Amino acid sequence: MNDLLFPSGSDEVSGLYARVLLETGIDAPEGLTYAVPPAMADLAVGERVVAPLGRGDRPAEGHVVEIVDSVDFDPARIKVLTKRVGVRTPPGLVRLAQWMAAYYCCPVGMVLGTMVPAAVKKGTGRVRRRYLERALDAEGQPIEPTEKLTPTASKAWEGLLALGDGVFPIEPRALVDRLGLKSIAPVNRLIRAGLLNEVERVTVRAPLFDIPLEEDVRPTLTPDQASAVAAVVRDLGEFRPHLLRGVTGSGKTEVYLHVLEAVLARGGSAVVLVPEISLTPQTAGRFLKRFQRHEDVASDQGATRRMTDLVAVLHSGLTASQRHQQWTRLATGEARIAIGARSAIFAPFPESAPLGLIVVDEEHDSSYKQDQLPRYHARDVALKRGQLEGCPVLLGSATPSLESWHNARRGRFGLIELTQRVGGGVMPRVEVVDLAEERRARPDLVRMRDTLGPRLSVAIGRTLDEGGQVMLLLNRRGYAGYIACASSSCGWFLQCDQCDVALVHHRARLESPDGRQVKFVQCHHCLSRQRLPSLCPVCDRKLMSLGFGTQRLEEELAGKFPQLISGDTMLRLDGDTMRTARDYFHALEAFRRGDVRLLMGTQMIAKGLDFPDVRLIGVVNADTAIHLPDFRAAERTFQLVSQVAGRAGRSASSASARVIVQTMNPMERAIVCAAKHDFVGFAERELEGRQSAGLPPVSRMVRIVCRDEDPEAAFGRSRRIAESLRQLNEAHLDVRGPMACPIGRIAGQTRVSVELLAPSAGPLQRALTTLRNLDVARSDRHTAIDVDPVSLM
DNA sequence: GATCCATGGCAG
DNA sequence: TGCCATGGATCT
Repeated sequence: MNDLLFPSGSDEVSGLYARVLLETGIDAPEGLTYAVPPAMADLAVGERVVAPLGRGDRPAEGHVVEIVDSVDFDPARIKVLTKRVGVRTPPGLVRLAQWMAAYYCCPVGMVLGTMVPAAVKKGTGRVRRRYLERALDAEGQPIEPTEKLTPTASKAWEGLLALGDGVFPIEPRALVDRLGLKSIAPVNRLIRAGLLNEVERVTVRAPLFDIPLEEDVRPTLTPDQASAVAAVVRDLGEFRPHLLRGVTGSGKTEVYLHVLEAVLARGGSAVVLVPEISLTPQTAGRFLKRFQRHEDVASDQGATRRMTDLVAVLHSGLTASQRHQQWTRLATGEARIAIGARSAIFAPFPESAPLGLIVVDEEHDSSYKQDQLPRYHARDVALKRGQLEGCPVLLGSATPSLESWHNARRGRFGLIELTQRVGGGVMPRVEVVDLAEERRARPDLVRMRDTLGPRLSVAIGRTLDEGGQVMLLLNRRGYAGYIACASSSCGWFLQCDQCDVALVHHRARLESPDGRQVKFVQCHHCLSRQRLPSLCPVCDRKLMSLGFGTQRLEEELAGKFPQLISGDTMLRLDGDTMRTARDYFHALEAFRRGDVRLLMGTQMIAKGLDFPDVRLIGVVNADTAIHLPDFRAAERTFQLVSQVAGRAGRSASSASARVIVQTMNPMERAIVCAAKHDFVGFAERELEGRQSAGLPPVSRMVRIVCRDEDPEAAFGRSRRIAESLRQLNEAHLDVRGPMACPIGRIAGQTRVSVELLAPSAGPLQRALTTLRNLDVARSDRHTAIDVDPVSLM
């Protein structure tokens, strides 16, 4: 209508201004003010727009966060918005972005930018369809012709009235056919006369993706599960965090499913977060199947019965158009449950189906923390979103993070525990094998270069002979840990020339002209590769490979067990063999079918996978993470060993499954407790240690890392930051550093860190805000501000 | 984050 | 003098 009253070219202005947060690094929390052109007078908060920026008025995309009718900025300098693009971000998400920007110390526009998937912004797969509707006047009555129509248009109009209002909306071509017209001209005339409106219906086309629908067995809930469900359902409609600690196999997923049903019954929507790697087609299929609905749909052919499902899946294996489609299904309310990894916490829901629950499965998983800007933690963002939108947040894990455990113990989270496995399964007995002791006792059986001790070797052989399946965990990629000179007096070892780390020895085919097997080394931090030198460059002696990775384990297994054929009956799952999500899904499917007898790999194999026929689980080296200079090293080790051990004996048929953990540190608490399935014992002792060291979760931490090619510049910047922090004189603020990072140089950049600790988040937030206002510490190329850091390397 | 612009080192 | 690399300010 506006277009008709104010034809294009009019100088009229809307008198409205929009505050826009551009998706660039501009750190202006209030946004920039732009004039709203008349054609966009109905612009709403949350819409994405294109605005002219800078001298060349280059187009920049951003979100509208406020509509105002006056400006506090030189009106002469205000520019006019170019156009609107894409979809509208719900107000709840805009508020969430504002909180994230303040909390994680990064530009708001950038946060809003990451909330909308790139495929949605680009509109991949979008198809526009034009439909026609009868134009309505201000009172909502159909408009009648006021001027004389041409004969053909008049005839078309009468035919149209005869068809009745039931035909609308209709595509122009279809209308031409229904009216029996020879051309589209009369219809166009009716449009120009203002009798018909063109409306655009936008849909997203995408290839179907093949998610197998699991047989939906709806088990009766155990009393524990039922009370867990009741505890969360009781709180629906208000913000309340719950920690669900359930041992592996205790049926946490069934609890989620039941609470989700209650949420849907109340007309709400929900988010289910899972670690990226564990969102397999099987997991997704279980949710899809449970929430599939038969719907009666009105269509041109009359009422038809159509299957729809209320679940939208968001994971890295989707194509751009599929992701766009899934996202759109959520935004329109067609789907009401979003299941996906980290970024699914930003799933949009319409007002008609408000967010009613957030589930964070495997809440301890470190993949919930984004290691690039904005450095958010999806679990913590979930808690904030739950608070803003007033719904329960259910955090589930067999081995909760100490952060969540601490919160549960303090009464800030409700604590729900499932201590029994469903179906009477028992927790597997875990055998801890002292590798050093084994080597001393049976030197005849163990060659030093072997990674498998006699106990594990024998168990593998026996399990394979008996037709059982084996899973082996070795948390290191590549062939060997590092390359060193064989001479004990030399001490040379191969280092990356850009990073202060040993290069990891990989054995693979490089694209050499002859296609031969060429040995190469790769840096796991800057990904640079170089050929393996044949002799020590210092003393010309032979080189040896120390430490072992998954590649070498594969070689050893193939040598010891001829029945295992790499890539056929034995599969290696690590970052090198699993390039895409599809590779990974195929590998798991082959193992599930039983074609693969032995599955080995990095922690990829430990994540929430459930294979009933696994008789033996081996942790080849439980110590890979234990001595890292990171205060969470023990916690990680405990989680990893527990998660792997929990894979065993999950069904009655595999009650005899064995778990063997090889370690050089059999007395280490993380390993002892994991072997006894004693989370509480581990967590309590670990918390005591954190308490006395003043470390998270008893305190809160912010870490500021300065990077620079020039080491002095990195240290200088860090020193200035540390000094300004100390000058703040903020009580209870503990400033540590500057200190070199554990990996002091990556990709040629020296890295220096300053750590900030405080008993609560308050002083840290105040300190960061002051620093930000003083312009001492802003996230840029040289400075990374990490709030609640997960990795300290 | 991208861009413009002032600054300054330096080859010629 | 002219060239380019670098840092800083600015973006409505």
